[in-house]
Amino acid sequence: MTKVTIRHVAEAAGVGIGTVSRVLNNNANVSEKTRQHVMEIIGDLGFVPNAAARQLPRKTPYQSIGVITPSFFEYYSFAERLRGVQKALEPYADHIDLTVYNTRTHEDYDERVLSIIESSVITGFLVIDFNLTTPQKEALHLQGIPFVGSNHIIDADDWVCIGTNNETGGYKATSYLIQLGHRRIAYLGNELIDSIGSATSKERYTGYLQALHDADIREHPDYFRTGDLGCEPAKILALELLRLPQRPTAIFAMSDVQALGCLSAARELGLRVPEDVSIIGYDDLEMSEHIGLTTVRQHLELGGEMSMNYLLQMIHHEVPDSLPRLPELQVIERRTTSHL
Amino acid sequence: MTKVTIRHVAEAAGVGIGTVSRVLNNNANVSEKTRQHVMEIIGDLGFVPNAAARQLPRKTPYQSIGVITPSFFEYYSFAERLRGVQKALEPYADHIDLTVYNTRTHEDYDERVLSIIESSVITGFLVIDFNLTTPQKEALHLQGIPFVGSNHIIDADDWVCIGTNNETGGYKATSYLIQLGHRRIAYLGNELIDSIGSATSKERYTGYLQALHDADIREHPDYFRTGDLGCEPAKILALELLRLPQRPTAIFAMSDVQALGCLSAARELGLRVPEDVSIIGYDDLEMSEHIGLTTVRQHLELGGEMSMNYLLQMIHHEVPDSLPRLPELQVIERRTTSHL
DNA sequence: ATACCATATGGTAACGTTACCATATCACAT
DNA sequence: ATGTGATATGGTAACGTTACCATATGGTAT
Repeated sequence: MTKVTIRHVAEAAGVGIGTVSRVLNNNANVSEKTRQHVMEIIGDLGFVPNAAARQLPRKTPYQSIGVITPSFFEYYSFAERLRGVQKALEPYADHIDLTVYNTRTHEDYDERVLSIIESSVITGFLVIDFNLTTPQKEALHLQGIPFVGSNHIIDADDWVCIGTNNETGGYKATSYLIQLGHRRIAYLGNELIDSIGSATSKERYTGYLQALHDADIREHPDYFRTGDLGCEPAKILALELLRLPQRPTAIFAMSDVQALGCLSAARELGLRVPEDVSIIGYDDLEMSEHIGLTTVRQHLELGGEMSMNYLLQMIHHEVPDSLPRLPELQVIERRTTSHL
Repeated sequence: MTKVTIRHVAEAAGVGIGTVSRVLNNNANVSEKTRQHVMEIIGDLGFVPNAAARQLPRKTPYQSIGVITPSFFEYYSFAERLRGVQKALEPYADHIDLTVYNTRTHEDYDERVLSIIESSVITGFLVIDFNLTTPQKEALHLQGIPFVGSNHIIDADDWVCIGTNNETGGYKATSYLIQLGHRRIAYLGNELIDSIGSATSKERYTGYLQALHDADIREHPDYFRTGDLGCEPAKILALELLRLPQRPTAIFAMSDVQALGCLSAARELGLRVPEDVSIIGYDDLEMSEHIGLTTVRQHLELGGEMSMNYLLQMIHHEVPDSLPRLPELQVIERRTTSHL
């Protein structure tokens, strides 16, 4: 089955290729009779226009901004961050698309991302919760493709990432619990060294450790659990924690989704929240306010918007002198935490 | 600022265009000295390779599947449906991308979608919670671009949509409440005639009315509220309902996100759920199990997966004889509903 | 009939890259 | 010096469409 082109269609229909092109583009100057006939031939031959070839001669080229993200793709926090991304992109929606890549099952994520970059049709990349490797960054620079991270604050001179400091967030969440009188505080999060380049859990855990240390609380190896993202995996981990002979009096979950799993676990064991156990999350998702979850607000939507705006500025060669900054991380006190 | 092409780079660097191309593609047969030099020139001139031109001469063309969706884009249900979409797409992830379009602020959504279709670089479309117009469908047929809906069951011969029957779902939710003894049952959902082509709310409302009718319950105009999607807008509507002189004893929210807003409203008014008011949602999101929300399970993730699989089959000309079917809609009884 | 304008149609020259063949250059063994 | 194989480079022909100019065709007023 060889490729069918516009030329084959023209020949089969007994018309010029210009006419076929006009039919494809809904151009007015085609007689109804010809249009019908050409459409029929298109159907018969199974002609599918070549996308790249269509774009090439056009004045305004097709543009798409790529979003690269690890497994968190399908989670609520991603959806909320994407609200902001979409908002920033709205003024350009008529000629800039959004292409989403994720890397979940690719152990060879390094190669995968490289191939995305190289083969790509992409104007710019937004890198969500993900750290690019040096070869990846070099490839992007080489191709002249601008890219911005959206996640945490980094100290690197080869790329820009807009976000908050996860270590600070972990520190604030933990300090808040300590300040409430808790000393048996567990950490529940994703695997620390994520196989796909996200260090978020590790950073928040580092902040947690620092806060314990500053309060002279010894780290307890039992009070540390990591697993997959999601309510259910977190619930299982939380059940382990809460069944411990000497159970923690507070849990710091590194995401609101996981905190919800903790709530669910406590309920299953007949423990009251916050009387028997305090739970703090991280993200401040839309749902969290309505659940009454104490959490660390990190302005996901705003962060997405700011990152995308910065990327758009890079694309238009209008990068501001100073990096935009998100508001300070802040513990939002609600109903899942209380004094010991 | 005229366009910089590979030719300008070659000239400025004093090399052939072949060499520049080799540098861009990381081809081995370029001396380190030349590579350095060319890269420098690329930087100086601000050369950005043209994506379409790169694709055109390549053997395996770039492919992308487009997802069209209305405002619900950034909501949890979309994220969950996308899990399934992503899952189905995984085997093809190395050469098929996912491009997401949404139509939120476009009152002229008709034109917008048409222009997406026409200008597009898209291999196939997944149409989520959205009804295409006749011109849109014709344009797709004309371009030979396959498309599948993912939302509800339809009875149309010009396209396929995989999903469940929203009317049935609305009926089941409402009947369930009636069966618990409720008669003052409110409906809370999105605007009925969505300006962007989604009839979901209307369909579920129709099922609601039918259930009331079958149980000889008269529809009460006060017990009907619609607004924007999201927890907060739903909360405001729910506050109105629950402050009514004769408040409803049960609320059917057409999505779990909105049901969560109802929960939050009840709490704010000091009403106990389910003792003072029963609340049922729709979707069965991952969070709903952990919140304990009674809801209608519609298998969002599986639906996304099945739709995408069907689309992939269309693209590969391997359409099955019969349409795949989702499991029956089912009320999942949890802790937010009880006997009157 | 003739001139004229609007509408239809044909066909070639781009579009900016990669593929590929031809050729130059280089290091090294003879 | 000369030959040889590996490596590096140059340049032209695609790739499949759209843009656009040239030209045909048809209808209408003179």
